[in-house]
Amino acid sequence: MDFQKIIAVATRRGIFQPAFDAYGGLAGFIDYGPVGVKMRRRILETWRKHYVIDAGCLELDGALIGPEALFQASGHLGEFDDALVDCNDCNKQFRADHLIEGGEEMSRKDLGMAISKITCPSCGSSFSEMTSFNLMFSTNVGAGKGLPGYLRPETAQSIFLAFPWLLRQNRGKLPFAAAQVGRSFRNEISPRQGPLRMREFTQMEVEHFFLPSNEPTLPDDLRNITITLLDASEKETTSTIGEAFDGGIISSSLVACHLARAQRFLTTIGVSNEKLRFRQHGSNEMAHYSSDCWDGEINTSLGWVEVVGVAHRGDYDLSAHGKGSSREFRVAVPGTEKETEIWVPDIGKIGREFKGDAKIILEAIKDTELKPGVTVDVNGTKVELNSDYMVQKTERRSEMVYANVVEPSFGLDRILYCLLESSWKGDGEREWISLPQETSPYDLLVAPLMTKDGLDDKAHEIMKSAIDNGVDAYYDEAGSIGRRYARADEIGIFFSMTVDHQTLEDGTVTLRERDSKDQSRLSIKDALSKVRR
RNA sequence: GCAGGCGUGGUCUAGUCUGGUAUGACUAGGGGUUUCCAACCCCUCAACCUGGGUUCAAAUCCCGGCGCCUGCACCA
Repeated sequence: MDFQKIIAVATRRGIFQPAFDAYGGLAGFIDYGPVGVKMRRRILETWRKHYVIDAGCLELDGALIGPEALFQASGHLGEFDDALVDCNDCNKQFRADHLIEGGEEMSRKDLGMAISKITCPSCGSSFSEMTSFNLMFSTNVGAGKGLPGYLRPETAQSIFLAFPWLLRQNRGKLPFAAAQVGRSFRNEISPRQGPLRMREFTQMEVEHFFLPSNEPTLPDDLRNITITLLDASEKETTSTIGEAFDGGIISSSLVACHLARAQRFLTTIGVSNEKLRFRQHGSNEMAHYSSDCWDGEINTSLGWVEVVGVAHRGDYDLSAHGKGSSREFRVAVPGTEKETEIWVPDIGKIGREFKGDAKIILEAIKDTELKPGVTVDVNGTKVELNSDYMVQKTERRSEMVYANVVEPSFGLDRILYCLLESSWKGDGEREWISLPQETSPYDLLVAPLMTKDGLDDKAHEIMKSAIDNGVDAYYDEAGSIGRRYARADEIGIFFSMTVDHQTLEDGTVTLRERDSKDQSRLSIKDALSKVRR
């Protein structure tokens, strides 16, 4: 199964196609069709079941466009706005800060000066003017010039910003996790390979917040999950998560926990174990915010494709927003409440005594640790404040810290593509997508053996009762029965129900199972309850 | 963004060198026949990526754009 073939099937069977095709297409954007939407929805439902229902994540649906200040704080605007230069002769393009030693720390102006003094390492010619490129799409919010805004480049920031709010929803308790499914946008320089590298894509992300002093442990039901790990030293091991954690291959229990969950989720939707591995980033590959990162990768005809990243982001994001915004993003560490005696100024007394100078005095002692006997300089004269001018108070304070976060981040579009490829089966006679019932786009194909003798009427009747019973069924009466099975197989429908003459006599139907082609005869009721997910 | 290759019905493709109103198959739709794994027969829908140029005439030759593939760069 190769890339071209998957693309052809996707177009033919209504899974996805390039967007804006009628106008020549636009690289990095695709449309999902009737079957693709259903497949995506089923993958999503399973993900929600694993993360929102089972793992108890608080779900968020954040806004897509954000203000400049947000991305200033998150680092997306400043640090990842790359300065690019082109060689005037050979047209090769370089990142300016990579050409100059220490370029990462230089200002744009200095970088430009430095670049003008050097020549192309490839051919020795001079460089063009420096241009900047940011991977975020920008827009304007509001009328006229408006305010600068950006489409979010990752769903994560919505969760980080909502952290104080979500923490209150969790009644102030850590650890907790938040989940979000939504679109993100990156103006990729060179999007390729259809759904694998897009400018608009869907992420399914979890941010699991915890205090470093109280990191969630690896629960027993996750310990026994088998996983293949390729660590930073390129050593590959297949073992249980418990063994890998105990053996020190995974250093964080929460990272281990999320590797296990990712493994369990991906195999549930139909990715085979042999095609799945988790690869640890080396230190040079690691993003600046991350202290440990594992990519879940699926082996395809295009090589290993990253479909999920599990990253330990430390407190990078929360502290960035804590500093960048006016809000408190820290939490009080339970059990660290301390009583301290502090002195606070008696403002009334100081005001009465010093009149106009009171303002200068209060300004001077603001933000300092107040003690009886401090001296303040008031227009050149030293004034000593004794205990008459202050009162002693008992203050209770906890230690304030930023929560740490472990983030599993899934790419839905990539998962769908890899799933199509990895579950593609062929035996020389027919080709089919061997999706598990969980992610098959329909629960059931309903087909009358032929469209006469009332078989089609009966089939319609069964179709209606299927829908009434919550079975998502697809009706097909066109062509030979074999042709209809083939059509159903190609989009991975798990069961096919055929209505024949015996159905009219005794109310039974044949139920065919996609992978084995085995048929059994059941009552309509039994058949429907069997195919319901 | 650079370099190379490519762009013909829904899909796969012939035709492009050598300019003359587009081939075939599959799929899909209608009809017939048959009825449990893409059977058969008849019919139908449906395409030269786009804009310009050369020419009496362009799918074909030339130039630009867009898209796809491969390599390089990029991918937080």
